Amino acid sequence: MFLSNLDQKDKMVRPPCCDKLNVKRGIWTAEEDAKILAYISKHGAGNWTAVPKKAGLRRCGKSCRLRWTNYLRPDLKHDSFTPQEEEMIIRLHAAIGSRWAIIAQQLPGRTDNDVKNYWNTKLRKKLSDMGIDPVTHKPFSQILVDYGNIGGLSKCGNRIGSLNRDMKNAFMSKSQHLYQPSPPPPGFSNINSHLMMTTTMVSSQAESIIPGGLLNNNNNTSDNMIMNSLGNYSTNSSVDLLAQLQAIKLVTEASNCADNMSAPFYNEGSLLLSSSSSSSLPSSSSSSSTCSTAGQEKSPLNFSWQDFLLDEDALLSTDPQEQNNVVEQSQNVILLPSHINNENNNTTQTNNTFQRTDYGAVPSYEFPATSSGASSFVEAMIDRENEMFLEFPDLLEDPCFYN
DNA sequence: AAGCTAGACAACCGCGTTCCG
DNA sequence: TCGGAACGCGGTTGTCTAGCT
Repeated sequence: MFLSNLDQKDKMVRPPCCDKLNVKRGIWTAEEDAKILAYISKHGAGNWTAVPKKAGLRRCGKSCRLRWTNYLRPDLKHDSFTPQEEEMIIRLHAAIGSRWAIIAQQLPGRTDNDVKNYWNTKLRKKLSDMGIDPVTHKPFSQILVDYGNIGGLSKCGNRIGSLNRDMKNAFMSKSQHLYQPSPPPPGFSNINSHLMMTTTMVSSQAESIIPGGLLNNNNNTSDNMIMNSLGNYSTNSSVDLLAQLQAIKLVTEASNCADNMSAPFYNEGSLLLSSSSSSSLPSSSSSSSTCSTAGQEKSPLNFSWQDFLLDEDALLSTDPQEQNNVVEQSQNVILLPSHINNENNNTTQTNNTFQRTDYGAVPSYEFPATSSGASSFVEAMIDRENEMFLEFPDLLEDPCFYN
């Protein structure tokens, strides 16, 4: 008697809690649901390895946890996503990528699995149909321009794969929408051009925040170098945390602005993550005062990718004098230099239903330096993070960052 | 009616992180 | 400090169903 492939795999890779051959798999029955509900209502959630045995289930503990968190939890919504949720997902995805757990935490009653499935089945296609690459959140035509500027595809990593697929879909299905979302595609109502702009704007802004996205749309090789050198920042450094917080702030802020203003938040160029008097991040509770533009608030401590590049290049330098200069410069550089404006950004069509010229004018992100005058970039980052947690103490309680 | 296909969503898997003895 | 267990997350697969041919 041969074991099926599944059973063989089970024996080899299943964790200790699930390595029993008689563990049941597949769709849960109402009876099983009732058992797990009864158990959790009595004992509470937790210690999942013990749950199956105590609840009388022939299931893996991991499977029980998944069933509870994704389906049985009483606080879950089971109705379809609202347009507001949809827009929030798109914005957050543009800002932080496929961090489904974080995105789901911004949507009460939704799980990461819900959001992920909804994205994969609905939103990806919608964006593609609108001529937007759902990974980079940039119009395909813009990406083509970018690739031309970059002069190759090698730096684009795995995004190119989805680009190929999604761009193909877009071309095949609704090529007429490419970059010209008028009339709106099916399924998108009057928020479409707003959304389309939103997704590209947030994307471009977020890429200023989170190095590691598709290279920005400029042909500045120095920028390319810095983007490459920082490409892994988003994985495990404090930049990641800070950047995500800022990105979420940005998106939340954008939502507030969009809700409160008749004009979209990207009105007149760029939305800034600007510093109000003492804080580097706008308070989401005071959206009207924080939806500022470059012309309204200008920090004296601006910097750009180029500024940062100088630092990084010099840090790599073997010249001690140059390195000293870098240390001096870095005292004011915390993060996230602005998008470099580039005339290439302005090469986009001028007859679009929405004006792309402001896209090229985007992102002059400005972040103030820390007050502590840290002597290195890393120290500055840590100081900045500490300051931010002082400003937003509730973040320390947020399980999505410290779970 | 049968077969095929695509969409929706539930569930699983592998891996990294955290917890705890 | 270390190692194993537990947990959490993102990617992927499996299953069901509706619509079409």
